[in-house]
Amino acid sequence: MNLTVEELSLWRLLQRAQVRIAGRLEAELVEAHDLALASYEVLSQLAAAPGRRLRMNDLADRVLLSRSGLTRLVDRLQREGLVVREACESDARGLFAVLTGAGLDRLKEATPTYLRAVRTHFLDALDGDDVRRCRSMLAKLGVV
Amino acid sequence: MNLTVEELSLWRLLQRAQVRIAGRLEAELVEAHDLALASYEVLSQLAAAPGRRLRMNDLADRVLLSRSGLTRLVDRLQREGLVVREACESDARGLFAVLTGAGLDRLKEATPTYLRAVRTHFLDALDGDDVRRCRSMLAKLGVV
DNA sequence: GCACAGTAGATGCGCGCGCAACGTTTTAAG
DNA sequence: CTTAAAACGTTGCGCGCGCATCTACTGTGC
Repeated sequence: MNLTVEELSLWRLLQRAQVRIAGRLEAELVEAHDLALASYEVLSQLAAAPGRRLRMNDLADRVLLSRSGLTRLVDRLQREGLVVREACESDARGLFAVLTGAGLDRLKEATPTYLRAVRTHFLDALDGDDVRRCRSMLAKLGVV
Repeated sequence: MNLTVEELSLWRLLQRAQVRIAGRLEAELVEAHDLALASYEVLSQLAAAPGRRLRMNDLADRVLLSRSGLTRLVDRLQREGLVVREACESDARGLFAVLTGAGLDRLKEATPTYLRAVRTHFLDALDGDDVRRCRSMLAKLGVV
């Protein structure tokens, strides 16, 4: 089966959209809260996790970062007091990244900005049907 | 208007899909042709442009890179002989990035890999309706 | 009990990128 | 013509990331 030009350009357009939206989210978060998008994602994932903690490994997967990348990012967040590392009792190799009170505060501060930006730059352009269709496409793509 | 959890997670899923697909394209291009995705995009854009040349500025926009980022990328491609810089007669500030014969060869070599990867990791999962719907969504998002 | 592969996370290293600043050229205003 | 402002591309700089490697620990098989 051959690719039409339509189909081919679709991937580039998607990439373009993703980069543009991510750039805007990042810009607004940095501007308003001096918080990088990746940092926001970490705080957000931790806040949603039971015990506000996640193994470094799990966390890395969720925020689309390599293990080493996450190590440094958590270093930085820990330096800012937003996160701490705690040993894992059941596995002495493992560490939890744990959200601190300050981290939760910072997250709560930034969340309205994040939500507004996602709405403004992404969801507002779509109707309910688009959202459903998009979800189904993402499911087909295996991102679950 | 409030965001449902469904809607909220949509953006993260989209990001996930984009990162995953781009990663696979890049991996296959590097593996088979020692060519980074960004480099492929540059060669591809140049090949499609009239005279196989594009102003640095235009090119930067098309490949989603900052001006300085493109400067370095073109440096590398030029070092490899895939691209050359040529002065712009009508505007002495401007430079063209021009695809060389070797660059075109390299592009032709890599293109089947690229197309196959885009098909395998993206388009194969979608039907014609998805493609149309996706295009319409991207249009709504203003990526045109 | 002891080796041995596998896993978790940290670290050395290099690379690609963006930002801010710069020199050059063009354009606009007076 | 003169001067100011904007545009084009490059460069210095620092940062965040991934890969490969390392150490420490786990668990499997004998």
